Amino acid sequence: MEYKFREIEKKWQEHWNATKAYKVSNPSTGSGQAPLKPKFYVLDMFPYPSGAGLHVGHPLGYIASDIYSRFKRLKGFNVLHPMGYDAFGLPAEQYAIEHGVHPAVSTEQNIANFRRQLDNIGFCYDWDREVRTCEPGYYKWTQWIFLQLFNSFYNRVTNKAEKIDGLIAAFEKEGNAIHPIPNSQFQITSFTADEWKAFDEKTQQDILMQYRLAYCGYGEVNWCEALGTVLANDEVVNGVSERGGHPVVKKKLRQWYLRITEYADRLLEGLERIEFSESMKEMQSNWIGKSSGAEITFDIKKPPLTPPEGENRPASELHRQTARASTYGLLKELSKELKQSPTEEENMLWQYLRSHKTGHHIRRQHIIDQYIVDFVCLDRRVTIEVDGGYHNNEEQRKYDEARTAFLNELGFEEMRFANEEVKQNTDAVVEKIIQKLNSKPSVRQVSSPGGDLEGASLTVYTTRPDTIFGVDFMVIAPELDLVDQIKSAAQTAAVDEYIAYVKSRSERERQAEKKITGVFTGAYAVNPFDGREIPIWISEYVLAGYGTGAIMAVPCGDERDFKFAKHFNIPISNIIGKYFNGEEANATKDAILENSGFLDGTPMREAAEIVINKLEELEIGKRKVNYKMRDAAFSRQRYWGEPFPIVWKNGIAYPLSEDQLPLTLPNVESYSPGPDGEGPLANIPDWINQFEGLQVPSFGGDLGEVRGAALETNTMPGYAGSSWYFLRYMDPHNDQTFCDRSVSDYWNQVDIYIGGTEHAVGHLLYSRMWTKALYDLGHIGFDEPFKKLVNQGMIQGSSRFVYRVVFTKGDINNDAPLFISFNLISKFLNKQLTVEETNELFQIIRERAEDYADWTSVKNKVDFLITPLHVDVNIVDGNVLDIEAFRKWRNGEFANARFINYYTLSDLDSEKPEGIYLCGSEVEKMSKSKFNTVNPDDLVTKYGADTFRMYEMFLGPVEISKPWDTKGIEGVHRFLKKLWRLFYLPAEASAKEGDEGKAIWTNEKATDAELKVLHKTIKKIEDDTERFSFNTGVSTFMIAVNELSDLKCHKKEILEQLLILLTPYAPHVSEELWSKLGNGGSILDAAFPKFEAKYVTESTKDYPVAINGKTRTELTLDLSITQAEVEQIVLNNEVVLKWLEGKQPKKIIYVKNKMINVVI
RNA sequence: GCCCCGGUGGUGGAAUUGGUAGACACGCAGGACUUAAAAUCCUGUGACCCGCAACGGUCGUAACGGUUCAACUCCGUUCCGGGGCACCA
Repeated sequence: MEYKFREIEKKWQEHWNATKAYKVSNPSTGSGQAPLKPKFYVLDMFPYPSGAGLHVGHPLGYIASDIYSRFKRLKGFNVLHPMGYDAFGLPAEQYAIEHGVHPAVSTEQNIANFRRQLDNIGFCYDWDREVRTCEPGYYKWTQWIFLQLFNSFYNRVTNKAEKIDGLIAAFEKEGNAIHPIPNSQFQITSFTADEWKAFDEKTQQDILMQYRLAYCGYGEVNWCEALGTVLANDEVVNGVSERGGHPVVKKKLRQWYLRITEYADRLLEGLERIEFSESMKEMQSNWIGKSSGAEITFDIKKPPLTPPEGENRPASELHRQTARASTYGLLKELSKELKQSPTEEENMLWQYLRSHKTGHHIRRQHIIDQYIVDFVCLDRRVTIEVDGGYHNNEEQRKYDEARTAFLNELGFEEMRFANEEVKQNTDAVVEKIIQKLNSKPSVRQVSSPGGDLEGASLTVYTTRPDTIFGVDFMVIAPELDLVDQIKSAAQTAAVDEYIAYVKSRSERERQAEKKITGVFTGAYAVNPFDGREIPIWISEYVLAGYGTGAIMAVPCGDERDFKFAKHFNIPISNIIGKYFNGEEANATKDAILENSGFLDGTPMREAAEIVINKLEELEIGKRKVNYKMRDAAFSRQRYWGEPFPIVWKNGIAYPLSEDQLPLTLPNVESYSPGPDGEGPLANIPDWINQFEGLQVPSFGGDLGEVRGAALETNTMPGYAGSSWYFLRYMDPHNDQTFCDRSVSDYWNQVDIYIGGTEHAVGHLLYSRMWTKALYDLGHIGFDEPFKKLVNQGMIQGSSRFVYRVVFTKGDINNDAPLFISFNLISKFLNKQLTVEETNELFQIIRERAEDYADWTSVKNKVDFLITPLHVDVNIVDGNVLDIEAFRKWRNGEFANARFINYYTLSDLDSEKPEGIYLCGSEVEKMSKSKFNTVNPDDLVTKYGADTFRMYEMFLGPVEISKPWDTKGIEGVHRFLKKLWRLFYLPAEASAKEGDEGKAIWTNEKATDAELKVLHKTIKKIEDDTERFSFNTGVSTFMIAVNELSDLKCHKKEILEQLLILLTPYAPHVSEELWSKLGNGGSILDAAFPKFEAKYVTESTKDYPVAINGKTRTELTLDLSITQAEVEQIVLNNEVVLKWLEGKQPKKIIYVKNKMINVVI
């Protein structure tokens, strides 16, 4: 009897379908048997049903999970293994725009095709649990969960999501003292209970919106005016739309967001409790991007009031506000010197004034315009002079007077003390100073934003506060408002020009730019510790959205800062001594600090802590933990997605109530966008206004009528439905709740989740957040959705190329394109052709060119190009092109093609055996456009589902990416045929029996050798399957069948057990032979064979005997043998004696059950 | 640039804990069966050397170095490939 896989597979698929063999019961609704079994949840990543259909890469993970599910079922688990569709999405909408087919229709068709292809492969999904995110019965609960998020806030005190009612109650009781507003930029920062109660509804709701887990805000999107739509980042190329090449600009649109940032720490912490691959965990933690450091506020020094206009100004003008820029460099050095060598009195006074001791921040030897004052409190506009000896002559007095007048003009009040006074009455002097300081208003309080620069400050975030003394410049994001405020007159033009340049660039270009660009603002920040003045630059590499939008640059310790400094000739100071070589930055943390003021001699690792403490003490900075992750944008201006259950009135968002769900998508006639960047739903007034006069719950729970209520016209993004689908599978038909708590308590977490790395940060992070929120709110009992994640590798395509000659000057034989074989191309490129061969090649090519007559020299050879073209891999055998098929390909586009190859250097149509066309090849992504897709349907038709399943697994480890090569599939198919022959004689050998081959299995007792093969196989299959090593599993089956064939074993006792082992991998043939052997019931529920060590234990072992680690011979020894006995035997061994050459071995190493090594 | 993962015959890959490198399969070569082909079966197949052969030897897991009785496996340096982040402070 033949192995008729087509009949067998069809028969059993129908049978399993009819008997509902894959139906899985929940404990409450089940037959009563289910709850007795332990549960196991195996999940495949939610597929989007694309129109392109499956290629061989797609089922890889599905086959792996199918094998694992069936394996667990045989091992006695109640296995949940569902499948469904992430059916909302952009491609269907795009298809609708282009072809006018409703997304629901095309999606339905795609699903049908997808399902047919899946069924072909024989998966064990419980299709009664299928879900589709686009069905109202499903998205009702997506909307419901959205409302849970909308009606919740993140309580930072309890560190979990809680109902917003609790927050409102807290506001009424104590204002927002305990729950400060998460968004520090919001116009209201703190309020009392009374203030809260006094706010009108709009204000209250605006405040609450700042807390909700799902909230509405404004965000920048890629807006394409020509298309009237918002584009994804990858739809924008070089600042224009990918489709059509229309300009794309940044536009602020109202958007919904999920406050995932509140979960940043828990998302990080959770990674430690789940089994994801290291690279996956790392991608997630990189995305979250937690860093700790400090926020430091630098005062900004006033820029020159007038631009420098040359150096030769009359001396009389020297006392005016001039020449400052030109003397600045000099003064800076002087200021430094004065600081380092203070007079005795200055130093005495400084000890009382420093470090905020007066309650005010005092600087010494500070430059104001072109003057250096001894001490200054910039905030209170007071300067303090200690009269030095050289201040006493006439000329000096005039200078001092002018200076006092000038400082007064700038708003400074000058205090002067004689040296004696300071020396003898220090306390009184200090007291006077403090009184004066306290009596003056703070500049910061009186200065209006955007006005006077004095008091303006710059806050940076740094992860390396220990390098504070190495700051040589600042870089701030060009789009910060501060830039306008601080730019100097001289730099205004340059700054504005640069900002215009930055605005013209897309986010992508800006970030991808390798070139160093930037402009000096003309302003300086002041290092709070040493008063050093630090130039402030703007550059596109600093993004406004991260940290404070400003960095302090430490060129000796940061490569990027170093390059920037070099590029713009900014002097670099070295605070890490020998660690910095002047050639490149060194980001070490091991250095002992130098040139670092009070930190000199401190190891860097300790310095950060000291600096942070100091900053906090001086109230000019604070410890800060920062995250790279932003809140997740949760709305799309599209049609094909879940509508938001939100109505707007007077700018207030009112949630629909639960009994108004699902809010269904209306049918639309056009998928084009609505006005003002709104989605297509904005075009349907009937739908938008359906809740006119809606009764909505307002604050105390009273119902209030909302007139003029208009529905939200955005829809939810793709990840809305996929963030919680694993829960719906547990209880897919429940119309009371999204998933009954008792059911989710039973099925609990997904035990094994299989899918590609492309979802590393999107889907996997969002669903983890949703799970945590649902957990916080008490809807489920676990806070991580996926216990273990297995990444499947990509199956890449192996593309084939033909090389066409294309003439730049025209081809006289354009209908008969010329193709050059790959062997000829490569020899030509590698200069391996002889002169004659080269000439012959060009002769052939040139004959075809239109102006051949003009071609008199070889120089003209550049007038043609050799263009590689993708050719369908299915008409190439290995690298050999099927020329006949190629002529028919693409409706005969190449019907008259001519081919030349190296061996013939002429038309391939010659009869020579070398007359074949060789294609080039390359491994690329599998894609229809590259003609390198292989359709699983074709392979299943040719070899059967069992062969296909096993071959996909045999290719290599599931998690490794590898190119597809159909060639090896024969080997797996042969294996199944060989297995079949353990049960049946081949048809020709049993011709007498007619078509039905002769069954040859027997009921004889199995021999020890046969049992050994079986149990060895049981052990290995069990281990390999458990650890997802399916490729070695398949090998093990091959070895077992080879060995049983050699033993001529046809014993039922053995074969039956083997079939059970094989069931997860090749269910159809296993079930067929199982039933042929006369077994009742399905093999799907057979008991997994029990491994018994007694059949495989051996009393002897063939030991490798190595001399100095190199194996030289083998010895069969008893396992119970002792070291002394081994030495005895080894030393008498002929081979060993030969190697010893009469010497004594130094040592003989004997590792039981492993090996023997003789050391000479 | 930084971080992670990987590199083994002509090919996919195996070697699970440091213990016989190359299991299993493809491909290739030779043979059997056949009028022939397909199918099936058998033999060989990392490279090199010696040799009639048996037997044997040398090298070999990207490169170099180290630890060890013993290294694909551990450590260091370098090169190459893939992925992630990308002037992210």
